[in-house]
Amino acid sequence: MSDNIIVIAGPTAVGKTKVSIDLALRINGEIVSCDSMQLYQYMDIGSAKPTSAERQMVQHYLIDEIDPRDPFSVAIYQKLAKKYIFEIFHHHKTPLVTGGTGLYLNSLLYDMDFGARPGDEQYRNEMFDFAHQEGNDALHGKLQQVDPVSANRIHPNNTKRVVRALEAFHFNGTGLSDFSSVNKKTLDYGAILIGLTRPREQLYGRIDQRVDELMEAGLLDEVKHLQTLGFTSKDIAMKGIGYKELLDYLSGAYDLPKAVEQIKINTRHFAKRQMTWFKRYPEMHWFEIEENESESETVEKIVLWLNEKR
RNA sequence: GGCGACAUAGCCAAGUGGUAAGGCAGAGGUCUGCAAAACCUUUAUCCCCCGGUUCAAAUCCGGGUGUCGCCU
Repeated sequence: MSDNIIVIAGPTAVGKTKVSIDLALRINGEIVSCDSMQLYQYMDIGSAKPTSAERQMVQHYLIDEIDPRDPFSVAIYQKLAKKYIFEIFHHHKTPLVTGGTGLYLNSLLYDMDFGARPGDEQYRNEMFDFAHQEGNDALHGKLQQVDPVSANRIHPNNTKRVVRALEAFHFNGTGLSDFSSVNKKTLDYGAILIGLTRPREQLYGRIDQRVDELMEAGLLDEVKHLQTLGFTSKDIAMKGIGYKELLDYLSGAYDLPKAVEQIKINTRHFAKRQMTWFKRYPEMHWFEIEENESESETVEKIVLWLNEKR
């Protein structure tokens, strides 16, 4: 399986970290994280990064590498992750892509081209202002003029996407529609897709428990520390789940128990969205983890399945 | 024990005679440059119970039950 990457996907708190480390040890793999928050520095507790002990057991890439103040995007993720994947191949090991960020995963699985210029802040702000003043429909109308295919795909209220589509046309002259339908798999490597899941009730229970653990581990102090470093609600680091709610608590929007409850709710929402994303991959092979199943049992099943597949 | 207010979905809640707003939670979904983001769809055969008035009642009347408040 030397020219295949192995993907371990699944919702937050399902147990990806432990399973992927176990699996990496079993099959001589190294881990490339596919998580849009764990790759940022400083956000150690809230993003539930693997511990330093865990990272010593297996080489991890794209964890704790990016300063949250620097601009980042899927395009950069794709470039860096592919670089690491090829490095791992050169070491004659197997890249294990682990994480829950669907868009980032797509950038590794499909032939997505981010080569064209991304546009600039000023143009975006102009468009957002326009939407704010003239209304979402007016902005959507602009897109309808230049790129009707994208316009039909994007809901008028989704200003963020409408602006992106307009921007793509404005700076590249071609609409997003020119490459939007591309669903071709990348030719850079093959991919084996493994999805981890649990019964909904149990997953939600684990989420609640994990949020409590993160609080005990000092998430509030981490947020305060980020504040002293100068991060505000505008920075990506403060938009992560667990960060934004505690920031609201610190500004007096609600009390601490309420903030914790809100973190749990938002994490559940997130897990749900992740599931709907991952359910779409037809080649995904799902492993439903049972309540008292240990990581090594899960990994055993996965290894068995991988061997059958070969 | 007396007086008063209230009783609508899992929760908050509008509606005060013409056929049950909205929000949250829940469920389902979209996805090509900040994605833990942004966005979309969906959820009460029925308004605490019984009886009455009316063509028509969540809305008016009587009784009951419950909750809260005040008084003794």
